[in-house]
Amino acid sequence: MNYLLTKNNITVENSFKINLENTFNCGQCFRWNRLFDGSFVGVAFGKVLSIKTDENKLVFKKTTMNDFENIWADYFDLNLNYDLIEREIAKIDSHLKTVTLFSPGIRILKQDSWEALCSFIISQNNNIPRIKGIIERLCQSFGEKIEDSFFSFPTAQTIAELNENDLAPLRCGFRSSYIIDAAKKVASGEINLQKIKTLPLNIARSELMKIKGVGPKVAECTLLYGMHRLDAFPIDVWMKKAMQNIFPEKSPADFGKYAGIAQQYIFHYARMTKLKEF
DNA sequence: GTCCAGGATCGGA
DNA sequence: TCCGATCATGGA
Repeated sequence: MNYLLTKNNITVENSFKINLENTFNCGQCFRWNRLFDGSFVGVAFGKVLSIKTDENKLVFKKTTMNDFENIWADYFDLNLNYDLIEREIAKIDSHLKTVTLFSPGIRILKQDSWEALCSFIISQNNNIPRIKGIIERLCQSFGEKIEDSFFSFPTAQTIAELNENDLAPLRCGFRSSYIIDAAKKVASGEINLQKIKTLPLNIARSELMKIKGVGPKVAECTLLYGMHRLDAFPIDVWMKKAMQNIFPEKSPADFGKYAGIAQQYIFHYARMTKLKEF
């Protein structure tokens, strides 16, 4: 992967054809927002980034070469050939081809595992705009100020010191006790996220489900988005409908080692179209 | 007013 | 093991 430093921007050939709009708005992350000029601004790993696509180039703004090499190249998974994977997925089934063509260029962001765990605990029985609001209030209340109105995601150690009343301003309802339990288990090391990353999928899943408020769906999202386990396959209400309507003969195992990526295309298609064609 | 949102927990069959 | 009620909040 070749990159170039020009006028405080870092430019990369978009050879694997990432689509930022589809990547940020497919329900995997909650801290990226689109600006009027078409760029996106967000926070990850305690750093602010502005990013846009310019013809067939990716332009990283508001960052440094050091952060690009140590954080963003990995976060956007720039060394994995998603273009090839997308075409492989499309070959499996004609309906998979349909959903990849509907919103191409999605990639699975390599998010921080604690942030993904906490975010998807908040996501349960909730909608995406409200999830984003709760997470933003969580960061403003307990994260560290980076610059202007940007705050880091609070650490598990910070949240572990709090009680449910402290989380009342978030208005996250019954999920507050789940967040506290997750923070305490992670901060104490009772749940070791770094170790779970390397465990076999079924064992990793059951480890995560030792946390109160973490069931099969949240565990699967943590594995896929926070641990980059690309064979993890979260099934929510939309995925359940999509599997019944579009793929009645198929199971997640039929989608191969990149089933999680296939899942992301299916989910986004289902949510955008509301499955009116099926 | 009712229904729903990237669900999980609990108690009772 | 399975099923339904319930959980807190806000928008449609």
